[in-house]
Amino acid sequence: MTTSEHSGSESSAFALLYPGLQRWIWDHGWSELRPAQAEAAFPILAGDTDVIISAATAAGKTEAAFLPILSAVGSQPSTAPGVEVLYLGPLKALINDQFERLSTMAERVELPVHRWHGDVSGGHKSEILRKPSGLLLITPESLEALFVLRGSQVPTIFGALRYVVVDELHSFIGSERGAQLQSLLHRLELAIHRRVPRVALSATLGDMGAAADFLRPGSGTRARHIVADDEGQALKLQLRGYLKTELELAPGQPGVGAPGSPGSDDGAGDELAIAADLFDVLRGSDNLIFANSRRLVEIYADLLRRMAEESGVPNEFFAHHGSLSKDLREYVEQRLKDRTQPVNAVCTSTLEMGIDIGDVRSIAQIGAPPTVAAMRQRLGRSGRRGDAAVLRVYVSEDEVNSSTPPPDSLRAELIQSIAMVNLLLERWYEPPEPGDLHLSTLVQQLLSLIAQHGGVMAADAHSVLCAPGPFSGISSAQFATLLRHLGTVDVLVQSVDGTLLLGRVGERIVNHYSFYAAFATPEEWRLVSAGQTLGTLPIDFPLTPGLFLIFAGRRWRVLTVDAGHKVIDLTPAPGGRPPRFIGTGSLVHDRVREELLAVYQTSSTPAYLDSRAADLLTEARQNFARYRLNERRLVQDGEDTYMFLWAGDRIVNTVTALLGAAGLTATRDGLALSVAKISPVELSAHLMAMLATPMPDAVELSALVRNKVTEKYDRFLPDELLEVSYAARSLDVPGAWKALKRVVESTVVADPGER
DNA sequence: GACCTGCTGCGGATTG
Repeated sequence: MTTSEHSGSESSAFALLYPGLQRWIWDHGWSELRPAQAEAAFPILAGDTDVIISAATAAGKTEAAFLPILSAVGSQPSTAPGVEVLYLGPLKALINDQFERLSTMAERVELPVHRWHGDVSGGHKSEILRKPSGLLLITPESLEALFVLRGSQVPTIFGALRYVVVDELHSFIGSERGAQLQSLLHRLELAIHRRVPRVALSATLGDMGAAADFLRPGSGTRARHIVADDEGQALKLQLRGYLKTELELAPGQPGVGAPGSPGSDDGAGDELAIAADLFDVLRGSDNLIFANSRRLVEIYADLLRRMAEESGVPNEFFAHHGSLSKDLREYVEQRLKDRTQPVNAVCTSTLEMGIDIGDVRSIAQIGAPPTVAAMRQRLGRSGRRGDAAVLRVYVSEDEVNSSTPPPDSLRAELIQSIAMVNLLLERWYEPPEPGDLHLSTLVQQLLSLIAQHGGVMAADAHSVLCAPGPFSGISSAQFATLLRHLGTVDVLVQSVDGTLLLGRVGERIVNHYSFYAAFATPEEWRLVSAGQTLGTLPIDFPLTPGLFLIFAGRRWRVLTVDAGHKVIDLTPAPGGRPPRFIGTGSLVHDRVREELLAVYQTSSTPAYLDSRAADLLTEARQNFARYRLNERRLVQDGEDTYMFLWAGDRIVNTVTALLGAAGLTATRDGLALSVAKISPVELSAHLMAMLATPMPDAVELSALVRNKVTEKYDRFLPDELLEVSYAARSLDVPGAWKALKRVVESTVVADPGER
């Protein structure tokens, strides 16, 4: 990305830096600036443009931003009081880490550094408010609280603002929290009547144009984009296959069958075998082991700890996930920073991002990773400068025999892992899903705006938040509908002169500290059968009565859905094998499913598979051929029919809703949708008739979905807007239509006798 | 059947 104007830029950029920071660089033993640091220096010092600095690994992004920012601030000290540089970070732990790193840099330009988040004491906060200055590191939620509680002071606190820095930009894009961040940055510029250059630090993203447009909606094309190069980093990769029933510990390994040992009563054979390999390979160095759920994290951390005990060696394996106490998590983070004692953290996505825990030697991934982007992010945590990044993927699959149904015989998790590695090597990552209107966050920002100013005119609210602002997808008619509805549910009231004020319900919401976060903490649904509570579960696939659901290892049919009380009434469904789920907590993208199909259709075996994984792949391709999935997408299963869409989860969910609207019941089963009580020929005819009618409107389809309230303030949306919002966020009708066309175009053959 | 993130102000008890 270096252009001719910057040739020889390392030395000329260095010369532009503040002398105290040049000494800081020498003190750190750096001989020169890295290319991205040099390249970033010019536009940041000029201060007339937004800048995005991205890299897959650490790569000195923080320094690339702050060496020029602090130079600019240091060489032209502010005459007015107030914060000069505002840094926004997604995690408290990241802010604490950056606070230490940036303090040593900022003292060279005599700039005070402050941090502000939920764990910072009230005393420190009042001190900052008394004399706002220098560099302030804050979370979006704490900035929100400043707007709500000290709205009138915001122009003074930030009156001297010269730069805004957003760290880990990729973690905000596409989410409610991201919409909140955009709105806060916009409201900040309105409050001080100035545009302030934004500098964003980000991981590698699938769509850089979208990232720039996220950073400043509407003007993204003007942002300068700098890629910190990490092409030099090699990747060492292995994918290991396991069978779920096997017990294959080497003789003499701890934990084989002895009473009270890990092998005796708990831990399936494949889990023991995987744990044994992790124990052998990782003990003695720092590594991160990603499992896809808290349950699996606990299982593996426990197995590994017991293996250490049985071998009479100190335990180096610790669990790390969001349900553990702050103390336990910080202990593991501390051990990771301490290079004198090796430690292995078994974790969910908690250690995927941000916190500079120091380099780890390798990454283990148990099961298919949730997304290609997450896999890349995890990989970026390993490999010291110049060393290869090491990734070991462990995948278990069931044994298959002649009576195994198609969805279980295709080795979906293994093939998905291979597909994701292929895409990683192609440098493809999931782009943000378009279309979300973020109406929940619009409600939050509207209430916050009213609190900030003590009341606001409807037209002003619209022009601040919608017209050129972050919620530009909302028409003025929709905004008016929203305001009227918020009035009827006591969230807002309108005074005689037309000013919008908080209503009784609005006051209660805004005055509680939980208001400041834009994202919802997943709500659990209560599952009830015959008046008895079976348990609770967070559910985010579309629910309609008649749908099948798996819970506690049994198959149930949904009778009624009570969205208000989050209760689902179930009745036991006829037996048979419960469908399988290979989901990993986030929606699988279309591109991944297309690549998955391509893996079945090619014949080469990737070199990074171990022999068991290679065998499993061969077997999966044989089964794919046996069911003739190359030419057809409908396969008979007794009275039911499997439908293979080879499309992403958004499309699969939309097809489920479309079939539901047509009176059919479709249940996810591995890579297939199982459509109840219909033959392939009948289903094909059904689909053909459906496809001959006009494509249904996504909003009308969303009216049939019973659990549309998914984001925090969705419950205050009128049905009309809730349907629009759900349709934009969760449905892809054109995509589903195309996928169904491919289904009917594929050969339909009745196969009596074949399952 | 599934990951993570964040949060104010005050009162009162305890300790040095």
